[in-house]
Amino acid sequence: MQEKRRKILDATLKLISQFGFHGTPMSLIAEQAGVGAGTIYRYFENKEALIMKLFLKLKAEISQEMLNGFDSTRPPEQVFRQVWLNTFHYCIQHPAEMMFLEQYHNSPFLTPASESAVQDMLAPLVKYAEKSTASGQVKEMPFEMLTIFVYDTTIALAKRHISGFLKVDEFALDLAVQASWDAVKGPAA
Amino acid sequence: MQEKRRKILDATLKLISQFGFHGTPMSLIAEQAGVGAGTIYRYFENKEALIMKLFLKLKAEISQEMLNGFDSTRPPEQVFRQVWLNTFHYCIQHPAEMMFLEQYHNSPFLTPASESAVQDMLAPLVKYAEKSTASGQVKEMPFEMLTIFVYDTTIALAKRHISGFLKVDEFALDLAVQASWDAVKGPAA
Amino acid sequence: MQEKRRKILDATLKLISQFGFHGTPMSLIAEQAGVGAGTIYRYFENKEALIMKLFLKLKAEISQEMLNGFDSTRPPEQVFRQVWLNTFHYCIQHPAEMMFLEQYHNSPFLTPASESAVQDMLAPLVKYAEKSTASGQVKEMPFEMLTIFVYDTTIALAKRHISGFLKVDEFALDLAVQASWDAVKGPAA
Amino acid sequence: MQEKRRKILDATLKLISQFGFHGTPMSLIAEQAGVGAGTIYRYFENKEALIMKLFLKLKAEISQEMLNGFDSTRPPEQVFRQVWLNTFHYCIQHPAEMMFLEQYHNSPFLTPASESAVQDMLAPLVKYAEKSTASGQVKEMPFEMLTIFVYDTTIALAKRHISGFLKVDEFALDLAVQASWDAVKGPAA
DNA sequence: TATGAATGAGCGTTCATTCAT
DNA sequence: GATGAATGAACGCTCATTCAT
Repeated sequence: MQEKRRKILDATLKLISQFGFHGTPMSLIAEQAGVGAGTIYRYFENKEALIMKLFLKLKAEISQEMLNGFDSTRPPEQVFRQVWLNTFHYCIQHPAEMMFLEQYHNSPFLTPASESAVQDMLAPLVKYAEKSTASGQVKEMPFEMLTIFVYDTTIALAKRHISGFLKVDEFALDLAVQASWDAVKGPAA
Repeated sequence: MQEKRRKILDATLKLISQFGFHGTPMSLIAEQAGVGAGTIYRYFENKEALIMKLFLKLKAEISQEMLNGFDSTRPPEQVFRQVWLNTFHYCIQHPAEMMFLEQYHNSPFLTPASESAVQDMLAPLVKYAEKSTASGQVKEMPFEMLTIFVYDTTIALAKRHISGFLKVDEFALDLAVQASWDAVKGPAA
Repeated sequence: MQEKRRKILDATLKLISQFGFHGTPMSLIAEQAGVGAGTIYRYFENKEALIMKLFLKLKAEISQEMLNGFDSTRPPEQVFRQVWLNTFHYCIQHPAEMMFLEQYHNSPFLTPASESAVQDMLAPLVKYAEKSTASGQVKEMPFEMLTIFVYDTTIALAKRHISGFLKVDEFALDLAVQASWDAVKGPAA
Repeated sequence: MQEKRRKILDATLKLISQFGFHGTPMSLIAEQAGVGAGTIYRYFENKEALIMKLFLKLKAEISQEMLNGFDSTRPPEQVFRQVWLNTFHYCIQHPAEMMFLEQYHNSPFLTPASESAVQDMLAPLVKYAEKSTASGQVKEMPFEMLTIFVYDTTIALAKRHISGFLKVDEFALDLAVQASWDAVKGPAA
């Protein structure tokens, strides 16, 4: 029954986002998931594998969300804003997911394998970016650099919002998107 | 003798940046530092305090480096570029320090206390930013948002460079700085 | 399975009565009990709790033993002798238990909580003592003082016997009981 | 300078009576005594030796006090009462000393050596007891048994007084001495 | 003689993982 | 499949003792 698997992943997310990888014993995950401690090992090889699987799941989820409503026929600025806002809204509506992802990204758990496994989820975006770059509407820069302004800045803003360091209202949000777009927009835009 | 204290901090940085907080036992730190296990506790209350002290030290160091050559009489774009490049060069020349800082920033170790302890190190920059904002040379945005484009984007680029995902040569670097500046530059610039 | 719990308590008693609280590491208790080191913590919160639980168990045991054959219809002298001898025989037949109890009684482990938890086990004796006091067959003294002559003197004798300082044969025993009774017997006895 | 030696013993007594043998690190003793940690080892071989030396010192002290005003020409009852009261008053005026002695007596530190080293301090009393026994004024019992009623009962009373379990006023004190005397007094008394 | 920084063996405790049921 | 009691390696930390100064 994959119902149990889901409950385990949910419990892991909830606990790790709050207490960190090492503040979250397997026994606590089991308890929170409502399963026996041994049961976890029927679904995941070990703790590290469980965490990596959760990472991949969430990475896929956020990538999916980023692409929500993506339409390659619309102009770059609109696409950019949409992706940007998709990402931002996902983050502030899923703070636990974001915290987990960030924690994982900056931990020694991260392997090239887990990193690259998600790359091609954003394939449509890569293709679209190349086209926009070619047309001069987006600065000519590698996709990996582009993601800084459509992913990292967004995450950075969401973090400041969630931690309370920066109150992000409609106005501030607009400002941030505009700034990010100004960063990447090309001479022809 | 503060020589030992320094060796302990050095060992902690080296090991934690490589193996993470919890992959680095105190005994290993002691060994790497060339001191007895108990000696660490003469200089630091416990593991958590050791890590926080290291964080504060590195945070002060990177803040210092960011402000290197800072001259408030020069125009905003030049100041921006300098700070940006200062930060970037610190990161790629001190990857261990950067990894540690990022790991700490995204961990449950982070407390409001350790966060705020560093805030005023960048005080000159805050003041300068306000002036630049007022003159219209920088977009009117809170300092906390500004830092996204002069700190987070820089770190993001450095990470991609270090992990090998993005080869950052002179040209790419220029591109990234320009993009970041485009993000924050105001109507009067 | 409470079998393991019992084995742990047995091992603790044996080792602590011999080596003292701090001469008895948890690892040794585990080994002696034939369980894993971590297993102890499934049954007892920590070392201190383990020791307190053992204390309470033994205190209940000795109190039970003291009251063995207690019959409030018999005359005070007979009751006194019986209780006294019950106590003495328990001590010399359970030297480990006695050593442990005495060690605990004179240690900083002792808390008012653990002290008072046993008070009412001797309730029948308290009541009987009051009656005997009222009838003049026992000196009019607080129960707490009475216990000196029916508990402390007994323990003192048992200790001297066990340590070999005083050979306590039938004759010596009679002498000691008689002396103790002489201490508390009232004008009407 | 034996001044330091005395300070170390004083500190040891104060701390151990309060926190117990194992709640009292050597470093704390050094601090309380106002000497360096290493200095203790110039006066005492190690912690165990320090504690034993303190025990012997206090044992001598209390023995001295017990014999205070001892006059072998006076009748047994008076001598008994005096020794009893000497002991009691020493205890309630020196609770730290008493607590330490009791803790030591019931610990695995106690060796036959440390026990017997004090025996002959009470030699005059032994002799006097033999005489009193022979004359029938004291029950014919070994000196070791006699001490139960002139030492252990006293300590037991003092403990109850200090811990607050039994309020010992003049009247109660008289009662206790009388009871103890009744225990040992012989047919000719 | 006195010091106190340094040591490292040894402690109490945790928790990822196993396996008999 | 599912369980959770049991495990023991490994951890953070303490403190009696040493020794260079």
